[in-house]
Amino acid sequence: METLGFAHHDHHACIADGVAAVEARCKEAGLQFTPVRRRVLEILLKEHRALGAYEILDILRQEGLGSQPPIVYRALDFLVGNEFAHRIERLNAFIACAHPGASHAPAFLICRICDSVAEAQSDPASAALAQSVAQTGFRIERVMIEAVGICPNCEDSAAS
Amino acid sequence: METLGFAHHDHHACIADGVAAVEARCKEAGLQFTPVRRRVLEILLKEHRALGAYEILDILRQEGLGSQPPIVYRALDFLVGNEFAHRIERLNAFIACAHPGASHAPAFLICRICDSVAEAQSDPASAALAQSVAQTGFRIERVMIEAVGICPNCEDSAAS
DNA sequence: TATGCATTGTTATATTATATCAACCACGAA
DNA sequence: TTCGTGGTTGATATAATATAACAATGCATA
Repeated sequence: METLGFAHHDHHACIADGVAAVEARCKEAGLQFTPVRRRVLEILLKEHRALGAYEILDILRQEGLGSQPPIVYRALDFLVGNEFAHRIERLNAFIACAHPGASHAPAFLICRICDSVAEAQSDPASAALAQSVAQTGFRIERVMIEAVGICPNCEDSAAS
Repeated sequence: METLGFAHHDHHACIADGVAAVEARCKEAGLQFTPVRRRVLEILLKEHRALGAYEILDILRQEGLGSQPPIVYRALDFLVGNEFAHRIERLNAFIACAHPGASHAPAFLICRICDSVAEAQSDPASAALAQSVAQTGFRIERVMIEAVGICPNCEDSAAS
């Protein structure tokens, strides 16, 4: 499993594959992959960066796909609810899932320079938290892990 | 170190001690512990629950301590910036720090039934994340960990 | 065709947060 | 003491994020 979106890669394929994967999952699960939902996913896939709901809405507007907030929030609810996208709490923004279909509880790495966001494995960290909380009696259902820092690309730029 | 605020305890002392600790830290560091800042801290300490900025503002208003958003946001910036309080990203809300002065990177345990929030040790989890991210080249500066689940008290109530 | 259900369209409003500039106040230097 | 400086507060306005509520549409199918 690739954990980072920081590496250079074939980004066109990245979008096409992402849409195809979600389309397949929807067909499988009997979910409606409507034009608005597809377009919002495409918009998210185009960036390895979290987009605010209103940024997405602006694009939809230009394309005549809907002009009011509920349109985009409903599409995002669908995508996030089915794990085709994730909400980044820290940024009040959204990002396409890097591994649609794979059951996973990602941690997010947020670059504070270029705003890129990558998914990392959260399992070891979640397990460690579960361990340290175990005797308190709190029953953990979901863990949100978001790290802020500097991505390799920005690190390199700063060094040069 | 007590990791949870779920246990029964002398809550009056809890408030007094919290204020005293912060007062001492401010004196030490040459920070101004003004009436608004003190009052906001007291309001936060009165609950083991995250409060929204506007909930706090409503209380300040009733007391004539300020009536506009910037008042409360500035006080919160001060408290959070000096680690006397924490922002819970998941809730867009704030909570008094359970261990003012102690340098710490807490994880938060959020009960989805009663909305109580407790601080837990995040060090093991952060370390595990650092470990799993190490080879990617991302430099982590700060990790936010927030777990949603059910606190012991609500678990007991549900069981009975 | 009629019915039901998910989705989309539309209006309005709620909630959270910040920019900006003026007024005030504490404190140290002249 | 007076002045200047920096930090804090006061006040107005507005930005940014999100949801409630209900009507209209489209589509599957009984």
